Amino acid sequence: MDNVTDCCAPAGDGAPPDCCAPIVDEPLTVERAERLAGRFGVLADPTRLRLLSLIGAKGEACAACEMVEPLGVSQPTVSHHLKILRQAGLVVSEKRGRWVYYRTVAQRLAALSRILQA
Amino acid sequence: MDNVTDCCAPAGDGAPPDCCAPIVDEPLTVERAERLAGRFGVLADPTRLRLLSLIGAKGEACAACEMVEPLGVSQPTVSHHLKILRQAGLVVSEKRGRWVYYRTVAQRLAALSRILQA
DNA sequence: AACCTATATAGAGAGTTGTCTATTCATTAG
DNA sequence: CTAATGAATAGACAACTCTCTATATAGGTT
Repeated sequence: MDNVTDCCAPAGDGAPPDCCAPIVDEPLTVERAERLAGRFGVLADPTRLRLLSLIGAKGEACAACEMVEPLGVSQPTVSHHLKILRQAGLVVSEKRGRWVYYRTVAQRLAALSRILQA
Repeated sequence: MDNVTDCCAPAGDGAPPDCCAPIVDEPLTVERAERLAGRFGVLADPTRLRLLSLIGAKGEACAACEMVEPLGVSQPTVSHHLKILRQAGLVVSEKRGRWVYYRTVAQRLAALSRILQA
């Protein structure tokens, strides 16, 4: 069910977390720095960025049928990266017929965007 | 003289590059994906994020005297990471007296922020 | 029910990265 | 000039990551 728990995840208890404050506002704790580094690490791979971009541009894309060929990497590699994007909450997947379709999660990208605001 | 040439660098010839367009707007080329991945890779390390955050929060910080101790890593490690941040254009350095002071470059962070806008 | 076929997992190997110690460089202070 | 000190570099090693091939799983299709 895809891990989406983290800073800036939809806060279940209504409290808007200040954890989305820009990095440069106040010194990061070790824990938060590690968490954020992991999040940016997800974006630190060209293949994942291209997947994200492809899905975002199309609005929706299916794993093998629309992504393997244009990316020029093997099917397991695509699957691997989609899993990482899913676990980071940057995409969600939905199975329809025999294919799995992916969509980006705008809120999650926006959350990261906010963290970098100067 | 710190490498600051890249997408979203101050465009010398006045042409505002569309390269800062959000990732999800249209499929990334291989080249741009690699460039962006490198940029996010700079942010994918807890020590670098803490440095960036520390410098940003203080407005200015000197390498050894203000950063080595609070980060709890060795001086060469700090120097190494500051070099990476400098090469990415995320900080600039200035020598005053016998110390080197660092400041963040708001535009660069903002550029990355924009790229993630959904 | 049997067979496809899309997707996921396992495991391995190559390359990259972060950290350290040791050393060098550079510049200021005395 | 010499000594001291802040900063950068060099080299090594461990840990992580990305990719692949081979294989397993799942669930539509006929």
